Amino acid sequence: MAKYCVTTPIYYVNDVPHIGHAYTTVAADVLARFWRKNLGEENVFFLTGTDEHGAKVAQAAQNAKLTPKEFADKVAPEFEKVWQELRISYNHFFRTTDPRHEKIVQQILQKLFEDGHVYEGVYEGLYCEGCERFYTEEELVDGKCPLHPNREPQYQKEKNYFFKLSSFKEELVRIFETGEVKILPESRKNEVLGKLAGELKDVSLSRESVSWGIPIPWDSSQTCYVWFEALLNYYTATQFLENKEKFWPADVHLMAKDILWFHTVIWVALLKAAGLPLPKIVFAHGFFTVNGQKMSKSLGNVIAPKELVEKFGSDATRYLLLGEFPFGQDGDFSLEKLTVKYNADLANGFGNLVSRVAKLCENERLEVEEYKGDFDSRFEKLFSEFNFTEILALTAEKVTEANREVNEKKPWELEKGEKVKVLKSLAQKIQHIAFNLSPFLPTVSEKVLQQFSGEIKVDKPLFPRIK
RNA sequence: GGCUGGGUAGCUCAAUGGUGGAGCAACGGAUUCAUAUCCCGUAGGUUGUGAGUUCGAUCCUCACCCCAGCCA
Repeated sequence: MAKYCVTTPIYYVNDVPHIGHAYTTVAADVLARFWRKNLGEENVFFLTGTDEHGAKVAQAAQNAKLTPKEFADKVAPEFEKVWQELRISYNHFFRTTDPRHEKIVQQILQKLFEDGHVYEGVYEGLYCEGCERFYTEEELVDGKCPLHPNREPQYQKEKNYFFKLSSFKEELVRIFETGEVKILPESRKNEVLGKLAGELKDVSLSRESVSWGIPIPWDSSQTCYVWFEALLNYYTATQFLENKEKFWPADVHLMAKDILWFHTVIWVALLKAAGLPLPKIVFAHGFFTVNGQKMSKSLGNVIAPKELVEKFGSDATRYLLLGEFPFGQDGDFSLEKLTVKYNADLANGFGNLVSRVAKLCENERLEVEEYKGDFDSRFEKLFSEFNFTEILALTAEKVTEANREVNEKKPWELEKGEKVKVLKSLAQKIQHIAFNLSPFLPTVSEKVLQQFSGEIKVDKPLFPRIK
C-alpha cells in the first residue's frame, strides 16, 4: 500500500525556534497535508522533534542552572508551541531523550560493534562545541570555527570509537549515482558526489568527554556522538511507536543544505552497516538571508516565527514562507517583501475574490453543495518534485481567471436564472481553489469550504490588507 | 587556489541560434459585486565586459570581471 513518510531534522534545543526551523517544518507539513488527502490519513507519517543530547546542551543547561534534562524539558515545549501556532500537523514529536529511542540506539550500536563496523582509536584535534565536531587546521578561519567565529575551538585528545565510514565509499557513490537514494536538488547531488570523490575518512562515533548522551553499550565511559544518535531518530520512531513500522524507510528527509553531508553520506552508510533500508529522497533546501544579510543573533536580525504569525496570521505565514522564492534555492526574506506578497496574493487576490463572490451569492441566497472534488491533476507530480512555487503559481492563475470571469460576466447585471448559474460556477471555482490551497492554508481553506457549503454568507475578510 | 552554478526590465525569475517574456512594484484607463480591491492597457531593458564562430547569438567558443555554493 502506498505510504508517505516525511521528516524534518530534529532541532537542537540549544537554540530557540526561528524561521529557519519554521521554513523546513512548514514545508514538511505542507507535504504531509497534501499526501494525507491523497493517500489517506493513516498512510502518512510526519516526524519532527528535538535533539537533546550533547555538550552544547549540557553547557546551556549549566548556564541556566538546570540539569540537561530539565533544560531540554523546558525548551522542547517551546518548539511544540511554535508548531502549534503554525498549525504543524506532525504525527510524532520526537525527543532524543525518549528512553525508547535510547534503547534502540544502543541495540544498533551493539550490532555495528559486533559486525565489525566499529573500532577503537584516538582522536585529537580542535573541537568546536558549537558544531559538535572536530575541525582540521585548514578548515578553521583565523583559527576559529567558520560557523562559530566567536567561539574558541578546543584542543581535545581522547579515546573514541570510530565508525568505518571509509569502507562504504564505493557503495555510497553507487547509491547516489543510481538514485537508489535521490539527493535533491540535482546540484546538491553533484556536490555530495564531488566530495565523495575525495578522501573519505572514518568518523568517530563516540565521545569520552561528553557525559550528556546515550552510553555506548560495551563501554560505559563513552557516550554516543550526538549526530549518530540524532540521525537514528528517523528510524527508531517508526520502531517504538505502535503500527508505524511500515513507514520505514522514509520517503523524504527535508533539511537545510548545511546538514546534507550527514544525511547522505553518514546516514546512508550507517543504515547500510546496520542492514536497514535506505530513505528514498534527501532534499536540501537553501539558506536565506534577512534584508540581504545573513541571519544571526549578533546582527539582531533573527526573525521569530511568532513575529510573522502575529503580523500575517498562521496560514499566511506558511504561504509566504514557501511562496517567497523557489524551494531548494537560497533566498531573501524581508518584512517589506512579505507584506507586498501578502497584499498581492492573499488580500487582493484570493481573499478579495472570496469576499466579492460571497457577497454576490449572499444577495441571491445561493446554496451550493459541499465540495467533493480533488486537487488539481498536476499537483501529484508537482508535490513529488517539491515544486511549491509552481503549485502556488497555478493557484494564483486560477484566482486571476475567476476574477476575470466576474468582471466579464458581470453577474449583477444578469437576470435571475443566468445570474444563479454564473454564481454557482464561481462558487465552485472558489471551492476548488480553497481545496487546492489547503496544504498551505489549512485554517482558511477549511473556513472557506465551510462558508461555501450550503447557503453562502458573507464573512469577515480572510486576509485584511496590511499597510 | 580548484570545481560547479549563475550574472536578463526597479524586484523575483523564465526563454529560444534568427525581430527579448511572466509575476510583483510603477504609471494610465475602465468598473463598482469586492479588502481604495478586481479587470484592461503601458515597460522600449547595450540579456556582466571584451573578442571570436556564424548569414545571424542573449542562448555556441575564448578571455576577463562580479556573485553564490562546494572543496582545498
